[in-house]
Amino acid sequence: MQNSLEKALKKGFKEIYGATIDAVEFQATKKDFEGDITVVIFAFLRYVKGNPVEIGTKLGEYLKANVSEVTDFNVVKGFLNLVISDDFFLNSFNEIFTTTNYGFVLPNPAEKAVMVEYSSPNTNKPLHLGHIRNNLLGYSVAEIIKASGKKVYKTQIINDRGIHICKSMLAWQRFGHGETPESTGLKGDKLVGNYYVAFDKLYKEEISRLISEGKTEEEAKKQAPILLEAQEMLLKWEAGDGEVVSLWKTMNNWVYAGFEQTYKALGVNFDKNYYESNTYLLGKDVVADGLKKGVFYSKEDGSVWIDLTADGLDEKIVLRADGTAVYMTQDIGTAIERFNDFNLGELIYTVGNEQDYHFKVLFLILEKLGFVWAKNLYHLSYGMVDLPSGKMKSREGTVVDADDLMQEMVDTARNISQELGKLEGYSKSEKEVLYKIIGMGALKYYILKVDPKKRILFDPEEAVDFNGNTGPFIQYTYARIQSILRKADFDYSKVIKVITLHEKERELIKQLQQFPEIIQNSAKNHSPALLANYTYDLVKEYNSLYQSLPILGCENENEKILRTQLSAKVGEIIKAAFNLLGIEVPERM
RNA sequence: GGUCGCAUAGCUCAGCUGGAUAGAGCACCUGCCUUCUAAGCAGGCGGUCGAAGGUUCGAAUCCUUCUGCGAUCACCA
Repeated sequence: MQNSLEKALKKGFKEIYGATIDAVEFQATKKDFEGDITVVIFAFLRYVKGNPVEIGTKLGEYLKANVSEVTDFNVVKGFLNLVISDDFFLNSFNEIFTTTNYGFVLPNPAEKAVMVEYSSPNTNKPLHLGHIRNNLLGYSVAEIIKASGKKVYKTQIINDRGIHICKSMLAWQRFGHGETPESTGLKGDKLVGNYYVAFDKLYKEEISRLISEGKTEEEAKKQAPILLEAQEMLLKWEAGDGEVVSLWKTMNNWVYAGFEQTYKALGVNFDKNYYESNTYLLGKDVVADGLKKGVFYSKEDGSVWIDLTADGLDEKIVLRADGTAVYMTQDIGTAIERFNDFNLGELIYTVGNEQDYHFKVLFLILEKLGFVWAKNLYHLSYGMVDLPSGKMKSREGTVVDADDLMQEMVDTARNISQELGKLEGYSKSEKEVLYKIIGMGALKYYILKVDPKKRILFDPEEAVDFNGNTGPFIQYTYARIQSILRKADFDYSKVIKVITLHEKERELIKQLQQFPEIIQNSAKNHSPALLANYTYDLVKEYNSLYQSLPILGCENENEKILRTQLSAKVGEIIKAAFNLLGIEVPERM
């Protein structure tokens, strides 16, 4: 529609004013004004001087006379509002109704793929609330980009080695008495996490003992026997000590089994895992190479640095004096490895905004090293999840465990559903499946509807609220639509002709048409929030229509079919959109 | 102190590339269940878009300065 209007406008403008315009600015007409699409006349003042109202009126008359779909127009200030015929809406709706791809674009095999990294846990403790945001965001962005027409690889780098793992291992050796997930009935990640906590407790005790023996705090922190032992264990691991490596494997496998459960509950998945134990040596040769090229320089002690002061950043170490890799070294190496492993055009890192600086430096280093793809790296940075009581940091002991939180959401869904008592005829297990869909829908939607870069104040009370702009509200609308479709005992698949559309039906059709564009924008902005809020707006609009007009009880056969079709389509779009957000949708609730 | 991010209704958030009278939900008030699911709908109340300048026909949106909050500036990851 816009295209044909633009053409006509250009032609008309030339005929009336003799000037050539290169772009026309359109926008959806605001609800308080009559019309469907608006042309911004102000933009034309560049080409022709004059009164915007006058210009708008002339162009409006021209369009009404020359474009059959334009049935009327009005001009307010510098805005030309055009009324589009019902026929056009009906035709375009018939078109939407019969397409089944919802605006999803299939990937072009010739185009390069996008890799999305997210989750990337440490294997010494369970996942927490912060990981939930990370996982939901990463997964959803990956799905949205996929729907926008690109091949996507989802990945995570598992931080499976290092001093923190050794701490858990050591504590297990010391206090574990051979406990396993099987013997304790604990999830593997929980069990290992408990030993990490046990280590920390002992470590703190030793520190205060040393301080009471006259050491300074700094000395005590470095000399605590348990810490020295952990460091020794790390050296043994690096040397490939059989016993240590075997324990390391065993305990990591417990953790993986635990993570697997959490990921499954969250509904996320990965196409490929990278393990730090395989990648922590990467990047060193690249540093050596960069040293030769003069990108890096070395200090007297042998450590290697990059000077980024010219770019407004600091100096940054890329290799320790003892020749071992730091975080940055590894990230340089893994980025290169990934571009070698896959035919990538873009790499997205889903990592919290406390690492903004790190990624800025990383991307800059890769660019200086001459990798052309460095400009296609993107840090999907998101804000911290705060609790009303304060910051969420594991050290402060205020962590919200991911599994516990999910369970709480499901429990709440169960309580509310039972109160409402709408699920007669459902078996116990069917109900449990439903509670999970609703509880997880509430959690996911609550987190994804917020702009990623903003902090989230996670108020458990509000997250479990199922009214208003929430996942369950949207799921509920979907369920109601399914109920209507079940009861529709007529063929509603036929094409409708000539009918007067209700104002709200036009609105709804316009909104449905936007879906493909929303997917593209969400993908472009790396933001599921756009999609989430769009879905909510759609549902609001639909509910409003649904309330004021009968659907199945409609007298006019054509109207009845149209309204049923509209309902069906809204349902399909909800399902498609929620699918991209990783949220399931119930047939009944 | 340097750098980055955020600031919109009492609270939680939308507001896509600058556009018309800034929108939802929660909370508070008023109505609506014998009719397709009331986890709903309609309406009311509530805003100098952190502050001040600037650019523009037009600024919540762009630029500058300031204020407040957060993050970061490790031979940790």
